[in-house]
Amino acid sequence: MDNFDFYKGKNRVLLAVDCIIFGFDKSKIKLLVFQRKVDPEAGNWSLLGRFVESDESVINAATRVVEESTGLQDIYLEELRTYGAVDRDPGARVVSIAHYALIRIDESNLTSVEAFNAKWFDFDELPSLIFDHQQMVIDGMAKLRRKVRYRPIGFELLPEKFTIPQLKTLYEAILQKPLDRRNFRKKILSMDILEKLSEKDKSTSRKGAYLYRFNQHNYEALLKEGIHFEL
Amino acid sequence: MDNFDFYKGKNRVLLAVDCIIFGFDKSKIKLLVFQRKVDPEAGNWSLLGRFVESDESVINAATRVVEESTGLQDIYLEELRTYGAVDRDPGARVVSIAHYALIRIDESNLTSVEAFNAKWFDFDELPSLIFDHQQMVIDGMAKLRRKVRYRPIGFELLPEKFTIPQLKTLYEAILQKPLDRRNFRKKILSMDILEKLSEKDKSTSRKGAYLYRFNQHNYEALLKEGIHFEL
DNA sequence: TTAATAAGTGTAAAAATTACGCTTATTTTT
DNA sequence: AAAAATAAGCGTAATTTTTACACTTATTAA
Repeated sequence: MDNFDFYKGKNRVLLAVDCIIFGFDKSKIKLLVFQRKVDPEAGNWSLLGRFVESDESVINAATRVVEESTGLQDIYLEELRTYGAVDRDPGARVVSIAHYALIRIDESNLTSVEAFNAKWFDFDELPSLIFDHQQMVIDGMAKLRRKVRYRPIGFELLPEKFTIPQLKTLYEAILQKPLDRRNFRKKILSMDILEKLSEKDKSTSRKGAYLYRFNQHNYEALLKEGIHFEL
Repeated sequence: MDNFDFYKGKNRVLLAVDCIIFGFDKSKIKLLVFQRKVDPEAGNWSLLGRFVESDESVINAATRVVEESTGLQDIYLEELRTYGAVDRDPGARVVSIAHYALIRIDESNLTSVEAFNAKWFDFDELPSLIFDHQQMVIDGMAKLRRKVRYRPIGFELLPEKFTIPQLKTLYEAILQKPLDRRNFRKKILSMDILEKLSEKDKSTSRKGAYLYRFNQHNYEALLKEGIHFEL
């Protein structure tokens, strides 16, 4: 396996990926966690994870975790950071590379909930998690909170068609502060990355709110100009 | 070693850390790279790296790389990201967690240059590097460029005492664009994180420029107020 | 003594952000 | 059928931040 002498006898570790799977429902940020089936800590709440195989890249391993546990494909997924303390897992030396994913809950068939003993929790009502998973969640949320301000990733948490008030509610949930309705609209529309549809969503008001769609093409054009999304 | 059945028979990988070591000299961003001694790619330019041992944390491994190669301690060091493609290293399956370090070149005794065949290169005159190290450097620079705008990490590249024009030159080198002398000064001073000394540095002008020192204490007070460094 | 020059200070114009009031479309209630 | 209620949508004035740019100062070399 090692083709050169230099690598002979070097230490190897178990390398895992753990995924912080974010969702958004109505007005709350949610997290998908599951009940661990194996020891140590069998029965306790944990992030979804697995070991990295020898024939798969790290990002692929994470992708598979998300796909297998949600049944969804083409999910927004990004590396968070490495958790590499020696004793983080009492079972063995395991280094874990945490990733976070953003899911459209409504699209999600419930593969995960049934097959994996998984459950969506409100972000601020999470049960305590095993090992350093609590810290991963805190760090993941901090990253999301930061990144959402300079990259248009919030859309990944909404259905394909969404209203501006809905988008505002999402941002309020992530940033944990109220935003001005009128200024928010002005700002987001001024970027010209939303495509207005003729349909309205009437579920939250009598008047109804127009539906919009994120315009990836316009966004990329914007990036090329050097101008970029900033909320 | 594995205390639980679940871990038995799971795949293990060689886990490495590679360090992008940034420096700053006069008006240029520099990178410390070295000539690899072992196969594959012996003789070619490479980032400093090593394998993570079973009894050290990942961040510790990176710290040791930097300490051993520069002879310096208490260096600013941060994880960049994981490089985990299956074939990134032709010698074996090696997953590498890249880190970047910011060092004050002037303090550096030349341990590295002598003991490690290391050499400082201007950032834009780097030789080509082995494996995916080129990409690590690009990503590291992108991260530095972004982070330097919202965290006061630039100071790590300057001597303890520095002038405002010096600081401006550093920012210009990192951000790769000219900054207005007067506005830069105004902005940085308004944050109240620099301590003015009575000494002047006369090396670059007849008049001389006052020396300043970064005030960690004031910075932390600022963070607590929720206000934060933004350039 | 004077010329030269980087360092340092101030101020006006432009742009972005914030605060907030009024109108509109629609449904439910009277 | 009219009126009340309400989220959605639109505009504008006040404030703050950013940008652009001119002048003065301290010092050394000529």
